[in-house]
Amino acid sequence: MVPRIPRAYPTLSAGKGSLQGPYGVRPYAYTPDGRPRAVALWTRAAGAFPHFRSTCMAHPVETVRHSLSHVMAEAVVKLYPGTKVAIGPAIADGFYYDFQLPAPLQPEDLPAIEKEMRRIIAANAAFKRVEVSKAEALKIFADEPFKVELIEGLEDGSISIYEQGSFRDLCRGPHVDSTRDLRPDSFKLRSIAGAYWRGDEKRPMLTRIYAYAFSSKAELEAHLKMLEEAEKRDNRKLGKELDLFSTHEEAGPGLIYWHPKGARFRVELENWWRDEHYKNGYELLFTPHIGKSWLWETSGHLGFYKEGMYPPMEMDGDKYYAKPMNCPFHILIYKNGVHSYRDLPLRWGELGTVYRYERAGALHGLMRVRGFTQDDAHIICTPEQIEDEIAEVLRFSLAMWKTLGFNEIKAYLATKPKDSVGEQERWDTALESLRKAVAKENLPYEMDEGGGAFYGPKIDLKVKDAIGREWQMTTIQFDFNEPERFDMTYVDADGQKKRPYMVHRALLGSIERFFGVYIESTAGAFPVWLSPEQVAVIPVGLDFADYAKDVAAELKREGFRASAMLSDDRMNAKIRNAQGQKVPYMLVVGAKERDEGTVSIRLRDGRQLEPMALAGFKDYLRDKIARKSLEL
RNA sequence: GCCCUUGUAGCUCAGUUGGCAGAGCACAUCCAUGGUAAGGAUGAGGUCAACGGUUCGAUUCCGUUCGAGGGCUCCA
Repeated sequence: MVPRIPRAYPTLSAGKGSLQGPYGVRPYAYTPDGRPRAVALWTRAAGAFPHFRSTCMAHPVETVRHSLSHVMAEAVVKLYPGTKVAIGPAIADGFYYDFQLPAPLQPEDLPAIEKEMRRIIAANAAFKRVEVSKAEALKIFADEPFKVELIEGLEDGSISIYEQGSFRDLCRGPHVDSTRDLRPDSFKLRSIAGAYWRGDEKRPMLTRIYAYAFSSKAELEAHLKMLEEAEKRDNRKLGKELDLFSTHEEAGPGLIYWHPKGARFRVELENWWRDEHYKNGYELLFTPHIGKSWLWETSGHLGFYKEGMYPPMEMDGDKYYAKPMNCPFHILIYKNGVHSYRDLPLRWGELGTVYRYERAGALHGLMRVRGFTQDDAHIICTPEQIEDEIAEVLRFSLAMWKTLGFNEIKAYLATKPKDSVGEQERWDTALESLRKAVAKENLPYEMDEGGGAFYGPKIDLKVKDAIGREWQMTTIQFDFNEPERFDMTYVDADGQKKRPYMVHRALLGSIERFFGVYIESTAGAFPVWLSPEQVAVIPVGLDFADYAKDVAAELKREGFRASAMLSDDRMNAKIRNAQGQKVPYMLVVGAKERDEGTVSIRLRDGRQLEPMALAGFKDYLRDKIARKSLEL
C-alpha cells in the first residue's frame, strides 16, 4: 500500500556513475567448462565492424570485468600484505572488489594499484581453473575468513578456484584465458567506498574499490566523457548557478527551498499539470499535511513503513503524523458518502506534499529529499472498468512525457510476489490489464516476476534523458490492501455493496525529483514555456535604455517573462550573462531597432534570427509558448 | 547510522615544514557610450564550520561535534 516513489537513481545502475552502459546488457552463454560460447564473439559495441583481434573480443565484457577484479585483488594483496579478500563481481560499468585492509586506503593510493595491475596484465599470466572438494577449499582458504564463510555455504563438488600469477580466488568463473586478454587502457579505478560484508550493516565494514572497465579504450573514454557531462549538469550545481533552489542544512537537510526562478518553473509546470488533469477526466483535491495515528494504523503504514515516517507530534492526547502518502486522505473523501457504480470511475488527483524520513547519507540534491510533492492520483473504479482505466492512465502519462520532450520510454511490469494480499483473481485481472495497456501503446517492456509490492502489481516507466541515462519516474500501482482495510465500497447495479479497485499513480513522480531530472536532462536550458526568464532586452548602449525598457514593459504587459538589462555593463557582458542564465531569447536593440520599432534576436544557443517588428516577435513567442515548443 | 573524502569571502578556489588571511567572479562607487559570450580603476566583504587540546603563538597539528561529497543494490 505504499507506492514507492521512484528512487533517486536510475535503478539499473547507481549513484554518481549512474549511467547505464551505453550498450545495455548483451546476451551470452557458457559452455559447461565455463568458457564463453561463440555467441559472444563480438559485442554490439563493435557493431558491424568487430575488431578481429580475437584476444580482446573473445570474451564478453562481463568476463573481462570479473577477471580484472581478480587482477585488482592480486595487486591489492601484494601491495598491502595482510589484506583479506571478500568478493569482486562485475557490475554495470565495471567491477568492484571488497577487501578488509590492514590500514585505511586513500584515493591517492589508487594510481599505485592501477600501476601494479598493469604490471600483472603485462606479465601475461594464465587463469587456471581447479575444481576442489569442500574440505580442500576450506584448507586452502583457511586464512581468508570471508572465503571460508562463502565456502561453508556451498555444496561439496561444486567448488572451483581460479588462479592467476600469485593470486588464488574462490570463484565460479568464467574468466579470460590469460591476463593478456585484458586491456591495460580500458579500465580505470574509480573510488573507494565502505560496504558492509554481504550488505548487512551488522557485519564488518569492508573497503570496496570501484572501477570502470570496458572492452575497448574508446568505450571507456566515451563513458568517462558521459560522466563528465553528467557532472556539468548536476542539479545541485545548476540549481545554484541558475538560482533555482537551495537547501538549508541548518533548517533541516533534505528540504527544498524554491527560489523565484525555480518557483516560476514549478508554477508553469503545475498549471499545465492541472489543466491536463481537468481535460482528461480528473478532479483535483487538497488534503491536510498531518493526520491522527489511527489513519496510519488502518492503512498499514505504521506497521510496514514506520521507519520511513517522521515521528509523531502530540496534540490533545492524540498522535499526529506528517503524511508519507496521500492515499488515506483521498480514501476519507471517498468514504464521506455512498457511491453508486454510476459514479465510477473516480479519478482524483492532488499535488500532495509528503514527508518521509530518508537516512542522512541518502539525501542528494533534488533527487532524494525528505519533503516532496507527489503528482499523485487515485483511480477508483469497478472491475469492469479497470482495463480501460489502466490503458487511459498509461496513455495520459506517455502524452505528458512526450510534451516534456522525453520520447524514449520503457515499461517494467512487476507481478505478484510470494507474500501478498488480495485474491488471485484480482491479481490476474490487474496484471492482464497492465499487460494489455502496455501492448496497446506498443511500449517496450520487461517483466519483473515477483517484483510487485505485496498489495498489488504495477507498471513503472523509465524515461531516457538527453545523455542516455534512464530514470524511473512514472509508477502505476494496484492496491488491493487499502480498499480492504478502509472498507471502501460502492453499490452495484444489483444493489450489493462491492469492493472497488483502487490504483495509485504518480506520473512525474515527485515534483522536486522531476525538476532535478529535468535540469540535468536539459542542462538548465528549459523550453521557453518553462523558462523562468523568457526574454532579456539588451540595449546596445545606455542611450537606448528607454527603448529597451519600453520593449520589456510591452512584453511583460502581455504576460511574457521579460526584463531589460540596464546595468552599466557593456553589451557583450550582458549577452554573456543572459546566455549563462540560459535565457532563451536576447533582444539586442540600438538606434536601428528603436527607429524602426524592431528587435534583433539572439538565441541562447548563439544563433540569430532575422530582425523583426516587435509585434512579429510577440506572435512568434506566443506561438512557441502555446505549442510548448521544445525548439526556440 | 557506517566507510572514505571534505568544510577558508555570496560563488569557485589558493594558502608553501605553525608566525597579522589571499585570488578570480559577484557586489558598491567612479570612469568609460558600446552592435552579438567578460572595458577599466577604486572599495567593501572572513572569529578560516563549531567546541576542546598541544604550543610563546593554531586556518595549519591532535580530538570531539555538526554539515557536505562519493559509496553502503550488483553476491564465489
